[in-house]
Amino acid sequence: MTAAERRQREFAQREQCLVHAALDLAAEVGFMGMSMADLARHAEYATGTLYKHFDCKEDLLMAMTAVGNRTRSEMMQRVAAWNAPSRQKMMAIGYSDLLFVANHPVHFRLEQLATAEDVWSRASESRRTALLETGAPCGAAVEAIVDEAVAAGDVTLRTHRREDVALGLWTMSMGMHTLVHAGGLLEFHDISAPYGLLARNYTLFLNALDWHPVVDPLDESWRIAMRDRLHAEVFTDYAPPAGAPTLTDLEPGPHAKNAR
Amino acid sequence: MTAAERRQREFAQREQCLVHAALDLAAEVGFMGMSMADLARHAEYATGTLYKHFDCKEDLLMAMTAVGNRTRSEMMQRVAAWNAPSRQKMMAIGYSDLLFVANHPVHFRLEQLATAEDVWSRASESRRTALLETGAPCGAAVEAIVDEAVAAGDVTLRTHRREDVALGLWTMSMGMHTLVHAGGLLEFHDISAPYGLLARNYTLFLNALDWHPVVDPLDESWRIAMRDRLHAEVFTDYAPPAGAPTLTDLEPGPHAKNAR
DNA sequence: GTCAAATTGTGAATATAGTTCACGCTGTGA
DNA sequence: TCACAGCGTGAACTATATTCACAATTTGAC
Repeated sequence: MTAAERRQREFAQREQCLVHAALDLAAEVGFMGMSMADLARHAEYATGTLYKHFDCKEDLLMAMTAVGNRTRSEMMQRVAAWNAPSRQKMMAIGYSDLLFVANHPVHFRLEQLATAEDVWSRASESRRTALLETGAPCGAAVEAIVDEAVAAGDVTLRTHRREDVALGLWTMSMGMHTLVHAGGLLEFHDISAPYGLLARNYTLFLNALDWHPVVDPLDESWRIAMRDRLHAEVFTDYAPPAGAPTLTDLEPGPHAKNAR
Repeated sequence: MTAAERRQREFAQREQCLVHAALDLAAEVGFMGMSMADLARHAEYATGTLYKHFDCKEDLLMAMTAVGNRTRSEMMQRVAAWNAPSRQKMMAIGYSDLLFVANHPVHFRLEQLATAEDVWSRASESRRTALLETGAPCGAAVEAIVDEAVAAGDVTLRTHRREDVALGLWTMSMGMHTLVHAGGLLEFHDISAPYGLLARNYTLFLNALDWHPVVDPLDESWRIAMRDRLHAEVFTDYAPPAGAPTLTDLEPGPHAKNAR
């Protein structure tokens, strides 16, 4: 049955090609602006072929979103493996998320669409759980850091669970991304440098948990030093976002360098 | 020109009918599952008539989302006008958001879709700004409370601005709603009682800002008392979410009583 | 090497749903 | 009473997701 196995492998490879072609297209015209026929032409396959892989367009979206999720998971796993004080690692998790979104501007749009119930419910169960699984390592990485901090005595959780701490930070990031990406909303509410604020809120939250060493949320030098060390030791393949001397100025957008 | 004015008024009324018919339909089959022809039939108008009001389906979505936003704004304005200590009012803002989402389960789905860039960008500029404007009173209400707290000496903002504080709480709520509504995601990550956690995170955040009176984030009695007082004095037309002796158990879903 | 069977890819055809538009009706003001 | 303007209509148009009967290709036995 070697032939069959090869076939299967080739099939999986083609799926990757299709998904990446779809990501290319979506980067230009958006997911909704992209038709299955367009994608087929772009990828040089017939429309019918697409449906050998994906039961519906929503399933394709799940697969596209999974690609970004895997990249982010990989970034967070690097942070978890980084040799640094637990609190710094926790901040680095937040930073890695920002770096990811800044370098993969298309991903967040897709993720937002994919997780909207109306879209989510149209995808097949298997694709949905596959997507969820690509995000699991992010949670695991964060929780590993929490455990480490507890073991080192840097923080005491009281009645919090590891998952709860991870979720607290996650909600702040997710919420900020959502608001930043809602076109014109922040300008409307006269907010600038949203991600600088997010970093500060991360700091406030960790301080509130009494996660040592507690730092002054207004002291940016600490964050700048951490960022530089991160890029030197962990994210050597990612350039610090252009024109961002401090986290305060980190804006969303196509800063891609090693993106994709 | 009295006739013309009456015409215009009737036109605006019909738009409200259409939007509410659309909300009814969307509650059953979702926005994506609802076709313009369906809606026309449901509202007893011709499909062409819909397009006298809305340039495209996305514009309709903006109008539908605006309805919920106005309700939420109204709720938050009530909280801002409530006679209570500033910190309690701030917590009440968070609670009103939960109460709103619990009582209007359809709204969040719509909002999520509407603010997804792919959808947002397809709506007309005027509808988009109209939608943004319906959300403005929420921000204003929160900022008024912050101002009040500063004036009363309950909190010192240091370099924070009013908007920044509002945004910090907003991101937590928005992020939590997003994660809660991403089907199966929290179960997957083994999280229960997400909104109880959100309440605790609100408390942590306000503590971190040193907003007086600082309270123990684990003390639920404080929150229960506040909730009961809120329902007695402010949200008399909303029942406390069924089966929720504490905020901890407040789950999303159709707890509607005076909803719509 | 050949061939029948099976598997896979194809793209025209289908179905559905958003959008448009030429027409007729209704209310308006003279 | 009438000509006109504006409005609502729903059939027609267009775009696009999805299907399917067929062609091409691969497979494995002889």
